Amino acid sequence: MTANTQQDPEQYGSDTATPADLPTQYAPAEVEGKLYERWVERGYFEADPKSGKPPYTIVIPPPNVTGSLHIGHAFEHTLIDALTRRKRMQGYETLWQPGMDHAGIATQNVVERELAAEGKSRHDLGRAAFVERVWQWKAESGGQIAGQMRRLGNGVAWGRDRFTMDEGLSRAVQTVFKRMYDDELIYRAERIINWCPRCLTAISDIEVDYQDDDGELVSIRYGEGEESVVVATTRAETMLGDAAVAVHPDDERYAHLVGKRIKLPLTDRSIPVVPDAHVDPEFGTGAVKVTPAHDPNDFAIGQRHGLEPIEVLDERGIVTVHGPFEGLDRFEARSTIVAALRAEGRIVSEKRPYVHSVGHCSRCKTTLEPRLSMQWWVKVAPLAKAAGDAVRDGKVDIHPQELSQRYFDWVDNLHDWCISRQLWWGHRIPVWYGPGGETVCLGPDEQPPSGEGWTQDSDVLDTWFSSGLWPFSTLGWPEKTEALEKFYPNSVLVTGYDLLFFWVARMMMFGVYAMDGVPPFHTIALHGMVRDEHGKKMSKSFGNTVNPLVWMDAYGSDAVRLTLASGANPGTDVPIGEDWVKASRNFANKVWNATRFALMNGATVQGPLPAPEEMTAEDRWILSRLNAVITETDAYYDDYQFAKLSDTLYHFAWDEVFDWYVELTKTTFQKGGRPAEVSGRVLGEVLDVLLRLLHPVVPFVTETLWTTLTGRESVVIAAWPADSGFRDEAAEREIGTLQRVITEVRRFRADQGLQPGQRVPARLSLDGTSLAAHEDAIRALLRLEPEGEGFAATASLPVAGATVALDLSGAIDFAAERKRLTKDLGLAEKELKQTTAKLGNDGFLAKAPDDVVAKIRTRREAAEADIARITEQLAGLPTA
RNA sequence: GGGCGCAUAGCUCAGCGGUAGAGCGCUGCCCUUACAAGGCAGAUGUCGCAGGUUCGAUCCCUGCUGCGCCCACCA
Repeated sequence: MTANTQQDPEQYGSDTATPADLPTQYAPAEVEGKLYERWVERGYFEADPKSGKPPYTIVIPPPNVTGSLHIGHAFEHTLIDALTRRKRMQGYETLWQPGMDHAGIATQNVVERELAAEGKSRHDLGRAAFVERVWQWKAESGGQIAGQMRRLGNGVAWGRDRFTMDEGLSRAVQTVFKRMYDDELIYRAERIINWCPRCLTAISDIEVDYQDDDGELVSIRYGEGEESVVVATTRAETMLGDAAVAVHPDDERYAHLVGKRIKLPLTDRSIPVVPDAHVDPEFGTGAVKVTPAHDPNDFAIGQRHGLEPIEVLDERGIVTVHGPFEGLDRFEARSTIVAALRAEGRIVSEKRPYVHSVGHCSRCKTTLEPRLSMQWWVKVAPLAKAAGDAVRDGKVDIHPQELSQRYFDWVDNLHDWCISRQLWWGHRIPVWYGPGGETVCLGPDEQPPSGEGWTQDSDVLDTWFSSGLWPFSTLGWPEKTEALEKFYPNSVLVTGYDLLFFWVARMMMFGVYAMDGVPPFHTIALHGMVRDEHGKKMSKSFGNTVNPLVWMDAYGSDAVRLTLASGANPGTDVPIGEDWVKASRNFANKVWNATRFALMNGATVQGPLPAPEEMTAEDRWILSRLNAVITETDAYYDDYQFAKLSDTLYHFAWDEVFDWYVELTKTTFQKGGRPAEVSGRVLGEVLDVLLRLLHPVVPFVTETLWTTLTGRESVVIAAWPADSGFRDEAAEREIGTLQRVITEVRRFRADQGLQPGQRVPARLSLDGTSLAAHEDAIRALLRLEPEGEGFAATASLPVAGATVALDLSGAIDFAAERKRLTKDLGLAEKELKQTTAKLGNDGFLAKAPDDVVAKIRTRREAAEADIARITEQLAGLPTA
């Protein structure tokens, strides 16, 4: 067995830099930018479709070109970058596909707000000029986003950068649209849709945000005398469009009215009373006003009873009915109409506060208006079935698995998807209408029939239509490109759980449809949302949002990345605060200084690793631990446990390598000779591997240190460490004992009030403890002088078979020592009592595993020994 | 109304049948020539409440309370 952990046996170069190249503090700002540009120039991040290596593909969830990136993007990018960097090191042909999303309605709104500030509207510019203006905005925003991604260190294939509205992706959109149109999966129909009176467009069901709003429920009497009925509503203005009153078919209270017509107040119309099972007789009066043109349920009732929808509001929510209310905004109309009804004595119970959930536009928060409208739809059922089955059949894994239930609930209950938007920024619907009412759908490169009078549909597609094609459109589809062949399906999709429906489900549907049933990824890894340091949701209105650039400037990109990765437990939200970023920066600095120290002491990666027989126990111990950590790290990576892997590496590096191994080797280095050479090589090895393990998460500091340490080109293309299988349990036990001895004596010293630097004469009895070889290290770490003339032990500490006798006659505080020993005695007695009780428990002995029983036996023996020892010490202590 | 999840140290969170853990914060001592962005040592918890299973429960089961998220509906 060998302790060599190198995956590739190639020798390192000899031009190892000197520690003089490294300043005493890590200054991220000075290295990060240069390193990134170098990586890009060398083409490390580009993906070669012709490569013989196995592919590893992740497409970026394309950021919206609505401005700049927020901390949530930095989080997502950190995870993706770490995954791809590791796979690249593992020898995969990795593609992190970059790109951005035109984000139809969101971006159009941003530019419209800009125009509004100039006192203009998009109509002042006209469609072509407005779209041109949005392209300008896109260039600006896109540049900012790309800059932020570079700062963060994202290893994306810039050579393959795409945009949802670039030529190729637009062809993909048109190709899919045409194919689905021909397959009758896309159709046009008039339905009640969610209409935003501010954005002036239809939106789909999932773009509706429901909020509880304070409303008022008013009860209104329709009809006269015997033939009257009371209905309740929060939207009195819609009564102008009422087409019926509905009651439950079995409701005897209204049986006499069914089939009759009653007078609609404030109008000269009368409306029928219809029986409909949708009505809940228990709710309110059991009678419902029916407004088919302005309510989805009412529309359904209307269809069942052949009622004509009566539109009373226009696209801006203004009343269009001739009469006293014409021209009023919907909210003005509501109060005005209630007042008018009251004047006529129609309000039978005063309006009362009523909290109910109301749909708002997810983009501009305006209260939505259900509206009857002609729109384009995707027939979702067959696609959703296939998308659901892909997960059910195990072709695609959703991680964490709990979220797959949500996915199924959604794809199994989908309504058809409204894909047309009355916007200007987006992919125009490729349908043309002829002068004689003809309709043709065009594929790419097809022209509308010649002749006068052909016009293209003025609507654009929902932005999620194009992003739904992202996993293959970015690879050149519909062309049969080499990239498509190599990199589809994608290996993993990394995105937030908030996009499960908006984006993930759509990609699944389009993927299985367009790519012959092959779903777009093997694994869907869903992460949570970044929250503030108190776990609160970040929002602009709350003022707790974070610009990642600010922290990157202050603490470095690595610090931001490490903080984000450390918080990433699968599927759960990630709190982040500045103090944590600082702590990560401290870690980067610690790694920096440890490496600096190592280089100053002759740590090297030159030559083969010495044989274990030549090594000290601490050498073998740290290599044993190192290999165990490699395996642990791999397991966490494969399970997307970023917090766990970050934590593991953080503690291994800081606690074990820096605080113990480096400290223990100091004495070896001081003495020099062959043991120092061996430890220098081991330390070089440990750092080499550790830096490679850390690189995917903290790429910059590791690159600087690793290239200095090894003299090689770049850790980006270094081999990912492999567990050599080297383990040395004896060494691990030995060093564990050593640590106990040192900690115990340190505690004693601290309890005695000794200054850390104060040197104390001591006699060490280490025979038979395996610690004999560590005497020098023990003395160095504990500041113990050799026992000189007149040595008189005043304290004797037996630890793990060893005894450390100290002459504290110059410094000791006997009263404090007595107090400490008394306390220890109490603890030991308690321990003895507990363990004795446990071992006297037959049930425990019968069922507990052997190792647990053995552990408790050992504990009892230790407690007995402690009691004896402490009692003896107390007895021997001079009374002050 | 349906579904999912959470309640552990002051804060943010791991752990999940066998003496409670981390980071930050806190206390004390130290500029011990890699690092004060550091070192060493230390304190802090009825593991939400009530039952149950078990030799043993923070961990499993049931109920309760509080909180969060998703979906649907709300005249």
